[in-house]
Amino acid sequence: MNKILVIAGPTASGKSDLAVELALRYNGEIVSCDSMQIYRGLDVGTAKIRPEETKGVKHHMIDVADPGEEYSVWQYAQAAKQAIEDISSQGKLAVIVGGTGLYLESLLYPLNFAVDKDENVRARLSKELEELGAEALHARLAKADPEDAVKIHPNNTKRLIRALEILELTGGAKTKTETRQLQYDVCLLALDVPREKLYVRIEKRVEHMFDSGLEDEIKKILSQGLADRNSQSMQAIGYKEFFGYFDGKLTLDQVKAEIILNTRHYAKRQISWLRRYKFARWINPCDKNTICETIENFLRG
RNA sequence: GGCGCUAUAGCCAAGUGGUAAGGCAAAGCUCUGCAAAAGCUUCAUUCCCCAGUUCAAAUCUGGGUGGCGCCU
Repeated sequence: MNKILVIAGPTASGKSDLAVELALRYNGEIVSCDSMQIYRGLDVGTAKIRPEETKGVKHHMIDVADPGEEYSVWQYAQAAKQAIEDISSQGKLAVIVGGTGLYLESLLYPLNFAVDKDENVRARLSKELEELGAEALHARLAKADPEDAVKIHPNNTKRLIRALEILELTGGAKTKTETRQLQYDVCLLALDVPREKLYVRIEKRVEHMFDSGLEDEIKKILSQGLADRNSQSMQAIGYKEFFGYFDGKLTLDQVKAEIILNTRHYAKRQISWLRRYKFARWINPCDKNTICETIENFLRG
């Protein structure tokens, strides 16, 4: 099993800089694990690392899609695993960096989807949802796959529909297809920053984005037709909030406040997600000694 | 100084005699094809203070204190 180092943590915890430092020290290359830095042109709003900040360390899985494209975990997992493969085969260390929980999950564990998504089935199911109501559809799921139904709340329509989609296309229960078996020898460092401190950093980061041309970046993407408001990329925090301002419904200050708030919520969810990995080592990003010791033990072991 | 209005959670706020709605924030959580998404849970033994009326008061009465407005 290949060894990988994962630097995870909520947004604004200092992952990127630390990762570059560690990659330099341990002969590594970086594999980004971020659902929005995937997109070309989304730079300041995603706090994407700037070329001069990479210090020559190669970064994979950044700028691999156009802002108008849809991109999915599946595509991510395929490409990222290939990158890890390449890095390892050169005798280098793959350093996974990022905050998108599901993307990380797709690297750590096999992602074996039962079936391809099917837009037609989806469209029909969401129509049924409107007509029959969530309770009815949830009851249908509960009958066929009780185990899965317990995990999905009726109000969570997105996931309810996907579960029914799988059910229809395969005739089998979704839970049967899932396996959880670590695919790499992994050292997972989760950056632990006190909540108060993290929130201050988020605020500063957003301020900085505004000063660095965030508004222009979005206008440019939209005006050049690279993406529209409904694009997946434009649902990112730091982007979608601007629409209200463009429509004259919000002031710039309100947009900023909303971005800060959404980012805070996001950070909470990221922390929640990471806590699921019981083997994660929560570590103070400033504590370089412990970090290096942990990594060296891991590489030796 | 006089008159009127007002006081409910960190914030906004409903409730006008029957045992404290809701929203925001906060905290915790779930997660296998949109995941920076979507969803779930928790959060006032108590309504500014004191006294009174009543079987029963956030709700009524009197007084005090703070805020807002108007008048002199």
